[in-house]
Amino acid sequence: MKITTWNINSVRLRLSGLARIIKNLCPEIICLQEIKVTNDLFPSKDIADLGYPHQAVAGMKGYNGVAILSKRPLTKIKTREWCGKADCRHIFATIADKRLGSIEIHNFYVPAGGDIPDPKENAKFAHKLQFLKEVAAWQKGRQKSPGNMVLVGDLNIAPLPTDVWSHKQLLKVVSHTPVEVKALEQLQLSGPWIDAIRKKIPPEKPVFTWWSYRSKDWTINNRGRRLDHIWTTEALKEKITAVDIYQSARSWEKPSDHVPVTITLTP
DNA sequence: ATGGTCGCTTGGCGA
Repeated sequence: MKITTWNINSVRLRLSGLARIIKNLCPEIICLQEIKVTNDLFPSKDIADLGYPHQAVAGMKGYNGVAILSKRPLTKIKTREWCGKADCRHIFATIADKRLGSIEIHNFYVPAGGDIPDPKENAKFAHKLQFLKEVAAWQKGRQKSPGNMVLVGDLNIAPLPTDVWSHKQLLKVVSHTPVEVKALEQLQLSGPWIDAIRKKIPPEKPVFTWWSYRSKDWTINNRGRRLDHIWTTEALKEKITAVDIYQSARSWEKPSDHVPVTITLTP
């Protein structure tokens, strides 16, 4: 079973990219972030025609928004609000697989956090830290023995030194500051969750999933960050057989600034 | 040290 996560940065603008990903990877599940559209304007029909009739969507006008697309039925679809905001950053659902069993899939779009890495000066950064804290507390409290779960999304944090193009130069840049990395580690302990990407790609090796639009040619300096993640619970740990970072998607015409990230689970 | 570009929407915010 392949599960793909992609910050699509407007689902309506990038349907051809989505079709291309589907053609090349054919994942069972695709989790999208930043769909930037209300539920009623979500391109359900187009996506059903691409082979994903089962859709869980939490969208709003203009900003944020998450969706889970599936070839097979989704059950127990739920959305959750965090930090008292109805800003469409979390949706989850269950998919049944004969051999793997039921898997609960969480799709997150963590707040980016603004520019100043100080929660007292910057409300957006405070929101980001609070969001991570609330999700961790919730996850800790909800299940005594976590079963098959997968957590994916744009977590907007690059935790390892090799998750950014320059550890030293990004230590004070939001997405790689120690306080955020600690908050992400606390969230990871709440599953506890396994970093599926780093289970397959050694931590010594740089891995990026996002390259800023504010560069004429993203390939010249390769100044990327690994902001998009796939985690699993222990129960699925030994079933992670492959990961894929779809880096070439960054060079497509009208690209998202994020590229798709995929794991394969084998029973 | 600074500015650079997108998307949604039409002035300016968020990333």
